[in-house]
Amino acid sequence: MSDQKVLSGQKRPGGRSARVREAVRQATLAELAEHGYGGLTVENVAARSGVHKTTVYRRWGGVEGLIADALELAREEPWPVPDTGSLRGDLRALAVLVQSSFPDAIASAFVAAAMQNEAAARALRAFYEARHRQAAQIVRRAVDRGEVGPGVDAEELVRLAVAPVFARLFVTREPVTREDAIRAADAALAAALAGVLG
Amino acid sequence: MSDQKVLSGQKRPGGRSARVREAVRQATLAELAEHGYGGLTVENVAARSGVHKTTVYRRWGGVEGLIADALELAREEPWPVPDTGSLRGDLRALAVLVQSSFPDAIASAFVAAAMQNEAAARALRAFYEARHRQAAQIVRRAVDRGEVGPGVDAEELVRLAVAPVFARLFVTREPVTREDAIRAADAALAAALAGVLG
DNA sequence: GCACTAACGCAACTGGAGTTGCCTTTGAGC
DNA sequence: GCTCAAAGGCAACTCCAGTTGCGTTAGTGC
Repeated sequence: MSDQKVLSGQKRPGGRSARVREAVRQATLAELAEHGYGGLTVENVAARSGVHKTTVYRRWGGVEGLIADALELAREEPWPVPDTGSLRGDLRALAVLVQSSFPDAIASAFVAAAMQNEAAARALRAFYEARHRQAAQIVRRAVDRGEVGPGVDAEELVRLAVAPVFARLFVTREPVTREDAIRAADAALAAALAGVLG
Repeated sequence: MSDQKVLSGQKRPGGRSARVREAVRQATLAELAEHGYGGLTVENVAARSGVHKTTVYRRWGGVEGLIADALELAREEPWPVPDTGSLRGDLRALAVLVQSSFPDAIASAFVAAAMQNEAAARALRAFYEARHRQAAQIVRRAVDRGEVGPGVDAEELVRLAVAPVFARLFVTREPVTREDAIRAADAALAAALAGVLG
């Protein structure tokens, strides 16, 4: 069914195929932003991109593949890792970044997609792995400054700082304020200083 | 479209209507357990329950209504609030409970459903509000024992203890071990003892 | 126990997502 | 610049979720 191998191992990466892929990727993101994951259909993506729907079905295999491909695109994009000069400030900025960027329909569409199909789940996991790895430099800088001991698990601290925001946004569905995000970051820092993270 | 008012304000709660509702509720849970949210269709629920699909569409309005109704049912069910004798033990038990119960397809189906439609999201939020309120007694008991100060935000501490588990399970899609859950609980406790939660 | 109507069952219909067979275009290799 | 196969376009089809109009059943109230 799904033949996503084709997406990475193009036999003809040069001309039309590349253009088609780009058009479909952009159309997918636009559709996600407008209608969310539930409203994402191959037909709409095909119409918006100017690519025939048969082609989309053949190369992406359906909605699943579109999401996975768009996620791959998103992962490659750079993002600003906070650098405020202090660990507390960085963690707070990170948590607030997550809190404020997720009303964005695209981001939550990705999470919704991952709940429904395995390909999207794998892609999302890879996405966050990359993010966590990058965000860990916040902690490494703090270690260099002597703010925390070198034994602390950097990525774990990052996860801990943003986890409450994620849980509220996606699981318990509570509204999340900027203050909630800051408190989550502070709690994570307190736990790290208490030695819970190694 | 959706006419869920009918579900609570039955004109004929006595006989057939009640039986139909119960049959559909059970069928919905069974279908969710087997096929998850993505595989939940009105037709299958109708077939399994022995109720005609037209009836299901009219009373529940579609998949959305089925989910919301099933969630209401789940909320009413009692669950065992941990009571190990210490706050640390209770929080750990709580986090492990969440970690171990969520490979359960029904639970994650609810979360998936909430991502896609507003009715399910409202129902899920009410569900977790009830759970958090009940779990808060863990903290109140600890206050009585003098383990933490009376100023600590009880529900917030509960949320903090389970949030990393939720985030891993549903957002970043990482595998979650029992040790991860325990560490999350310990981190929340450390934050509370450090005075971050009020 | 009788009438009345809310609620359920039924079958036929609608619409759109996904599939298939065939033809046309395009770019890679020589 | 010519050839050839991979990739895209097209139209017609299937299939199934969701809808509608109408007939049937069974609680409720008297």
